[in-house]
Amino acid sequence: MPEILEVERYRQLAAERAVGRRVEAVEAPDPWILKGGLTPAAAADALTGREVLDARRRGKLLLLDTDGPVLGLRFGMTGRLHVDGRYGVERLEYSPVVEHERWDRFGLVFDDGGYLRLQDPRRLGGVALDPDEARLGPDALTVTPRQLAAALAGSRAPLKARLLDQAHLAGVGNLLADEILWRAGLAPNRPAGSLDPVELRRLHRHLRRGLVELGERGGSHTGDLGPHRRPGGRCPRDGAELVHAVVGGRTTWWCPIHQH
DNA sequence: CCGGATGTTCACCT
DNA sequence: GAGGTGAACATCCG
Repeated sequence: MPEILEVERYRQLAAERAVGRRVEAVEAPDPWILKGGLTPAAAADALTGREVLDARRRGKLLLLDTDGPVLGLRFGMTGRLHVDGRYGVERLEYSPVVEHERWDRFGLVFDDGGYLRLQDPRRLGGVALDPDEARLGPDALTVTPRQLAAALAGSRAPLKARLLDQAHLAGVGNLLADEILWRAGLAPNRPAGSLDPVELRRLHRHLRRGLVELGERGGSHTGDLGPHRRPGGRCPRDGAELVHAVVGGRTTWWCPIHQH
C-alpha cells in the first residue's frame, strides 16, 4: 500500500519524466476517481494544453504543478503511478500482480505520445484540481521536533491515532506507525499529549531515521516489525509475544515489554 | 463459498 | 470540537 515512502518514489518518477512535458489529452474513464465535483470534461478543459512545471508531495498527496491548475493525485491502498511504462514502485503489497488496463483510472497523454497514468485496482485513490494543501499537517519526512510536539500537544487521542491523522502529521500510514512506535519504545495507546520532552525527542528521532532507513530498504513494507505482525508473532528485540488491538480504527501490533 | 483483512478518506454520531 | 465508528472501494487469503 502506498504510504509516504511510495508516494515519494512516485514524485521522483514524475519529476524525472513528466516535468517539462505538455498535455495533449486527458483520460478519465472512471468518473468515480475524480473528486471535488470534478467531471471528465472539466478535467480535460482545465489540463489540455498545459505544461507540467513541477512535481511536489505533501504527505501522501502528489502535486503536479502546471501553468494552469495544480493536479492532485491520491493513491489509496493500491494506487500506482506509471509514466511511459515505467512504475514508481514495481511491486506493491496487497495489490494484484497481474495488471489490467481497466485499472487505469486516470491519465495524461503528452504531446510527444507518452503518458502518465494512475493505476488503482481498488479505486481508493483520487484525482482533484487545486486540492487544499493546507488541510494537511507538516510532512513526516521533514517534520521538525517543534512541529511534531505541536502536532501531539494537548491531544487525548491515542498516540497512534494522532500520528495517523493527516491533518496533524501528513504521510504516516498504519504499517509505518506501528514500526516507528516499536522503534521508539512507545505504546500506541498512550494519550498523544502525555509524552514528556525526552519521549518526544525519541519519537522524532525514530520517525525521521525510520523513514529514511525504510526508504533505502525499498518501502513501507520493509520494517523490522512487519513479519511479526501476526498471531503468535514475537518482538524481534526482546522475544516477548506481541499483543494486538484496534487503535485509532486500525489493526495495531506492539510489544508489551519495551513499549510504554 | 464466505468472512475478515487490508489503508485511506469521508460522512455521521456521541 | 474532539474523537470514535462504519461505509466505500476490489481483491486476496484462510
